[in-house]
Amino acid sequence: MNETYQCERKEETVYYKIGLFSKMNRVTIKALRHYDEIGLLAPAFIEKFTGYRYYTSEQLPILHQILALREMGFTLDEIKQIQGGVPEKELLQKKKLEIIKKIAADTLRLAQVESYLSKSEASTGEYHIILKELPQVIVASMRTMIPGYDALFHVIPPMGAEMERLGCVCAVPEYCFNIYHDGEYRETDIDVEICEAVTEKKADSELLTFKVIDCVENAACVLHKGPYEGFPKAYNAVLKWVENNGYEIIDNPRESYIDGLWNKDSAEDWLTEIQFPVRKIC
Amino acid sequence: MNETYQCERKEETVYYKIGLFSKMNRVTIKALRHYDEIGLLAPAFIEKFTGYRYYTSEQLPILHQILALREMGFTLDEIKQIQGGVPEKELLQKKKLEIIKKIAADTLRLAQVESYLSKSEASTGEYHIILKELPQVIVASMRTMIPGYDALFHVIPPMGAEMERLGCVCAVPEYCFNIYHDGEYRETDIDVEICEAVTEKKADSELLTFKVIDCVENAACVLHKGPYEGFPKAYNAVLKWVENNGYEIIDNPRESYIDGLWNKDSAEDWLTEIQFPVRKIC
DNA sequence: CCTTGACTCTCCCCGTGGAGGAGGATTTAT
DNA sequence: ATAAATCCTCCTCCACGGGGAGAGTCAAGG
Repeated sequence: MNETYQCERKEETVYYKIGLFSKMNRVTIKALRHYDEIGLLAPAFIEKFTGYRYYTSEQLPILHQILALREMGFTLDEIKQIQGGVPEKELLQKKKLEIIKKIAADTLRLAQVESYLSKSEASTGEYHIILKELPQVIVASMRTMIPGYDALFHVIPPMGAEMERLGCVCAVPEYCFNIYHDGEYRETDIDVEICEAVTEKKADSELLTFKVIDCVENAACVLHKGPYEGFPKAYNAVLKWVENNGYEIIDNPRESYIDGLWNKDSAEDWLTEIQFPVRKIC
Repeated sequence: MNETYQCERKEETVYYKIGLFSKMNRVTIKALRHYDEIGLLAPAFIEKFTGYRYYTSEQLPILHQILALREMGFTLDEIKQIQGGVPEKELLQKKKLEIIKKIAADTLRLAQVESYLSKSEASTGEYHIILKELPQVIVASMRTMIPGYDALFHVIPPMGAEMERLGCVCAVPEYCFNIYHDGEYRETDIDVEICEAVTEKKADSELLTFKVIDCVENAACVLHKGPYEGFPKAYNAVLKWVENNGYEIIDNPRESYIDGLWNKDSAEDWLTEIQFPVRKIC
């Protein structure tokens, strides 16, 4: 069909087939069909027999609005709501907050990634820090001063015996951990509290105290695999993470013993989780 | 089943059912099953008859790695690659760039949303700016000085007649636009070039010149519906958008006439697109 | 008039990272 | 023994289309 000259234009409406309409507006054919399907933008006219979609200039403003809103991050559903009469302003405000939140989250993740990058440069330690909640537990606790870490092995057997004598039943999952009450890391004269989660309180004995340890909302945790000599590196990794991700430590760290001498022959298979109660710095 | 006391732990491995394992690590059962399905983290053991999944402490480090990487924004597929031996560092670098790009994009969208908010406060104009490419076109062009905008209607009919005389065929989709060569908006003595896209060049005549107009990579475009008096508001909206979104104008704007006097009786139905060639400020 | 190539149609599967639920089997506790 | 909790598989769903199959349509050239 020959085109009309400008001076001869008639009042007839021009119909565009989907391909042309898509090229005119930098939008894919698939998208146009999708918008038709979900009732966001129907063509001006659909031929019954062929099913061809025909668009006119009347669709242009609507399409432009859709594209503009989509670019701003609105979902098609939200765009539909706006067209349905929901005030644009409210949704814009909401979207604004949403984007701000997303940027904040991404900034945090960026910090995490960078922290991992710098860490893997500094030490090949493959530590993965995760944040989790520590549940409230009832524990049998024994707080004592020990001359060094080796002494731990000497104090634990009597504790187990005492628990058995009192009829303690361990909680499930098993949760046995030490809390170090010294403000800092030290190798001698350590003030340690050994805790084992149990199902119910018993009467305190000379050796054991029973108490409820509150739930900790957020703890930065790292699993350490291997012998205990490697702990300092794991501690370091957590501390660095806490620093890099805008948290602060709000309580003494725990060492939770998962696998050890008692069930794994090779020290390489021992598994310990270090847990630091933390709080986000606002 | 009664629990064992600490001092009585045997070398048997402890198996956790999925629910317990999920509670221990703040991960949903659904997610664990999903990881099993996609081969990311298989349980230590699956009972043949019941299909129950049993996990051990051996799964812990893997799970922690998954959770840590997921938190950083890695997709499960990427995590799988890392476990498959792809060096973590590369992916971390890549992810870092990705996040930076995402933050940049979000920041831009935030600016857009805010620009819309401020605009809708200032003027109720419902303009939707979109970015698109303007294709390369062959045009019949007539550049002239006119005393005012009303004069446009007097110069266009002769132009159409001349095009017909030269045997011009209009391009499809039709693309008829004015370029304003004045550096600024003015109401009198306007230097305007009227262009109409055609399928091929003809010999220049006294009135008409034929030329190729290059493709414009990015143009900020806005549709204006209604009579031409409303143009300034539309121009304003584009200019504001360009300013707010970190673009700069790199060429004269075009007014593309879509619907007008020639095919719509009511001026309220007239449709014009204003197109500003722009470039992103780096 | 016929062919060719460009367009269009509908229908179905794919991906992300699981969430939600149905329906049925198993285990644990009372 | 029975009830409650837990587990299983299988299904659908979310947003936004991309990719492709198979078939029908349209315009131009020979």
